[in-house]
Amino acid sequence: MIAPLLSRAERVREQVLDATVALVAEVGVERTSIDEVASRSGVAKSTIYRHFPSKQVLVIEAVHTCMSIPTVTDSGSLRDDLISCFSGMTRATYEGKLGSMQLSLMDAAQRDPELGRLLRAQTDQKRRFATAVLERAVAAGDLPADVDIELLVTLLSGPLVYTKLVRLQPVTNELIVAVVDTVLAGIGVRQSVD
Amino acid sequence: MIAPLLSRAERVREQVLDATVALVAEVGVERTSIDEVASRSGVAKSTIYRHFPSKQVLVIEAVHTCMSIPTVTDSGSLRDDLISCFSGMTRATYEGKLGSMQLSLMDAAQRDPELGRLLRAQTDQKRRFATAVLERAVAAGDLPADVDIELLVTLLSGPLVYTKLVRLQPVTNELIVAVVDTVLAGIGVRQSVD
DNA sequence: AACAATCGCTACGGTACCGTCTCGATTTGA
DNA sequence: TCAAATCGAGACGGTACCGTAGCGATTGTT
Repeated sequence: MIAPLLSRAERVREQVLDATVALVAEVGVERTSIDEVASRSGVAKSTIYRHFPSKQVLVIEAVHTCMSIPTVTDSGSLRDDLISCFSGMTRATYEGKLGSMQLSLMDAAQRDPELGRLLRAQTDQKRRFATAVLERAVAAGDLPADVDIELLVTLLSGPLVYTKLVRLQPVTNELIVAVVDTVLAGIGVRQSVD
Repeated sequence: MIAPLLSRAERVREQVLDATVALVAEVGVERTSIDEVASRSGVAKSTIYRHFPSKQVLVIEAVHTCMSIPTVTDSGSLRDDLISCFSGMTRATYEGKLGSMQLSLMDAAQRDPELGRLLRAQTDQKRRFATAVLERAVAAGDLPADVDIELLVTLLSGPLVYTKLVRLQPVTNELIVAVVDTVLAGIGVRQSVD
């Protein structure tokens, strides 16, 4: 064999983590078993335990591999930046496997402090992205200085989370636009009408 | 013994359901076991199975006992009615044991169609309450006839759900007021300013 | 007081899972 | 090429859970 792109150890790790992600997305954290991960990944259970000390750690590392960092745009238009911001965060959070894992992770996080910290960090980071966009608008004079940014982020994020997790419906771009426009109008931001 | 308010069978049922609710609220649906329910309720496991055919049914009936129906006020003020409506629904949904069960139930509902139907009915009912308030406002001319009521309900419910389930923070009355006021302002409803 | 229904207690078979271990086979790197 | 590291396969003890069954004790009814 010549020049493998990944060492065997790396290949094994990846296979195990992939299978774990798929399984958690399918049956949730609680019903995910190491035996099933072994069976699906084609990696022996003993080998899994050579790479990960416990199921808890395995799940957390698997979740880690799904998390991506959205980018923040600066178009000069608050409306466009907010739409872009929440569109990106929705894709990163609620599409793909991570989206299917979300509810189970949130539930498990109630009883697993480590997982709780991970999700809280995820949430806080997303809020910081939106906060940054809004603070930039305040600095630019597009928003009044006394606006409650914390509240604004909740007003913008909430309807999207609710649509995905409670109503189990897709978060469309139309919804994001409607939410952004209504909330901006609610705090008195004049908008260019087509 | 004289004139028991409840027959023994009713007393047993109640004890079992109460213990189930408490246990689900503490450890979630998945980790709730019949043995533990028996131990906590003081009812023998065999007796539990005489009343409920399976754990799934027991959990669903236990959840049922927690669900209360909020009332709808008609004060003539759209703002006040919305605040009252969402305040009541928040109390009914996110306070007490049902609040602690919520995330675990939502997760379990992904893989238990029966539980899924129950939660969906719960969600739909709450949306209908808010929809009724909004439709009344349209009829009274307080809202434009072409307003998207579905979207409005999502805009109002979302931030509250998000605050409770994602941020794990209490849904205060101040938050509800701020959400209602901002959303109403967003669709161009003039408000009396104090 | 007597009888039927219901209960508590306990044990059971069956299953599933965790995390460990052994051992023979395979791979890697020097 | 050859030794060391890593792997797959599978068995293991231990635990927890489900749902059932047997049986003596309690209850409520008549």
